[in-house]
Amino acid sequence: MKSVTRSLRILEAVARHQPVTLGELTKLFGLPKSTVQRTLVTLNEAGWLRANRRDTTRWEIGARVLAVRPAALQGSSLFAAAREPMIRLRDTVNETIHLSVPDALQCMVVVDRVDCDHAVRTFHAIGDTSPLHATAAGHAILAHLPNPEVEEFATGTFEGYGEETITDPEELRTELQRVRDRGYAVNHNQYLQGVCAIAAPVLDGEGTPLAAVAVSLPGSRFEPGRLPELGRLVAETAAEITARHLA
Amino acid sequence: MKSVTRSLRILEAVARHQPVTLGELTKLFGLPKSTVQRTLVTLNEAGWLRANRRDTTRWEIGARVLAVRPAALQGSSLFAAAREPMIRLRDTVNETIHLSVPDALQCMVVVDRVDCDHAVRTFHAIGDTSPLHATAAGHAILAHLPNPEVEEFATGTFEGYGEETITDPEELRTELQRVRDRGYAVNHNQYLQGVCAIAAPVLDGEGTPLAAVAVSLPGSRFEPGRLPELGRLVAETAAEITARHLA
DNA sequence: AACCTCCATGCCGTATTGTGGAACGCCGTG
DNA sequence: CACGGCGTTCCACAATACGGCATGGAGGTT
Repeated sequence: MKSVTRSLRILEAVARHQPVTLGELTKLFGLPKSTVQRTLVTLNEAGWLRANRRDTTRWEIGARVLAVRPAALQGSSLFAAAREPMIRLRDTVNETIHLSVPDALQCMVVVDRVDCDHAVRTFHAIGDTSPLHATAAGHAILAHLPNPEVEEFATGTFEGYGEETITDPEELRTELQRVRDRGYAVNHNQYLQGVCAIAAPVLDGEGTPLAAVAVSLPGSRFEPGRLPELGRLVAETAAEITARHLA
Repeated sequence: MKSVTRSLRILEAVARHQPVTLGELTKLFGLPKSTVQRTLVTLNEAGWLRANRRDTTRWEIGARVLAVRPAALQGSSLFAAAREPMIRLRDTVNETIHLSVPDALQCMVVVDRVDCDHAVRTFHAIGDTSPLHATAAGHAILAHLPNPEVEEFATGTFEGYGEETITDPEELRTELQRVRDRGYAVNHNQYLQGVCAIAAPVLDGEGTPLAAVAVSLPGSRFEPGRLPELGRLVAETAAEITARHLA
């Protein structure tokens, strides 16, 4: 359904560029004005878009989209359960904390973020995605998945992003075992150069992983000696979120 | 654009009923199976929907929508600015705190929530909507809007939800003046019976209201004597969020 | 086991629906 | 005052989505 696909792409474009004008969108997509215009009006009528209050020729996202929450958030209860432990972790380590969920084992999606106050920090926006095989959050999820699912995942090919990226299925399996042993996953330059992350999984009542909490910091600030302590703190935070979520 | 409108309604239905089957959706809308099916497949390809991992005949919301979510929160900076003051307010009063934004002066949408730990609490999920004229959050917004906009709003008719609901425009105007004088809005049984709320607005640099912070508690726990103190705390929290948001 | 029901999926002729070029009207500018 | 940029509206065309029907499994019942 062409018009539907296009509408959603326009919706996403509005989200990224808001508040945005019709003209800017037509340039962005190279579509006729009338087509984009009709789409915007339709999205507006549905409540997903609205005109900016100051400049009514500019469009922005309506609050309606908040009612549509991914199942991965367990209807926002996961979100709510994670918030305070994440803030506490940030206060303890003063580094940026992320909460990510797997999207159909395709990629990890950043769901929530608590910033540190260093001048130099890592930045991942809410909604950003990253590959499962090359991030700490992804490893934390994979390590706690039932074996058949991991095997199915390991049949795919793994894109490399640098020297550190694990592209060999066998190597990934041993790394996942290490993650299980330690209780947390570590990523240093596997995906984004200069970024280091330590992650642990949030589980549901049956032990399947729902999400991962991660501390993310610039490699320049990472001291290997702090790793065991950071890992322990992240794992504790994840465990606390798991517990709160079940309650 | 019929198909777009329908797709969005289906998307919302999936969000409300997820994980949901094709059959359930067709019954819900009274549409032919193939129509709904095609829509689901399209939404899935766009990444907004996905099949449930356990039961692949059930559909749920995909994580893609999160990319659009922050935009609904004024570029998420408001959201980030509000979070910690809200938690502090909750810690002080031990009641549930809500952050709501107006949706095109149609309704208030709950954007964020921090729970208290009482066994009896009010409950409004993130994404829930409520009428502007019958809630404390709505009054907090309306009270700080430029007069012409309020007048335009006051031309509509106000649905009543109980004896306390303000349905008369003139009465609303005097109530809004009272809100301005006090610095906070109060709602007792205007919308939902047995629920009491105290709210204050978060403003942008030019004084237009962006959102409202509210303390929400069961009427049974509300002591009129505490009102001035609660009102002061809510107003202070809102002011702090305003300040953080500008910084 | 054989039957039956429910459900998701694929197909295809039809006409409904969305398409996009063009013309219009409104501002702000040179 | 004329021009250029922009959002909005119109309309004939045909591409597109519609929905009835048929197919193929998966589960449950007798």
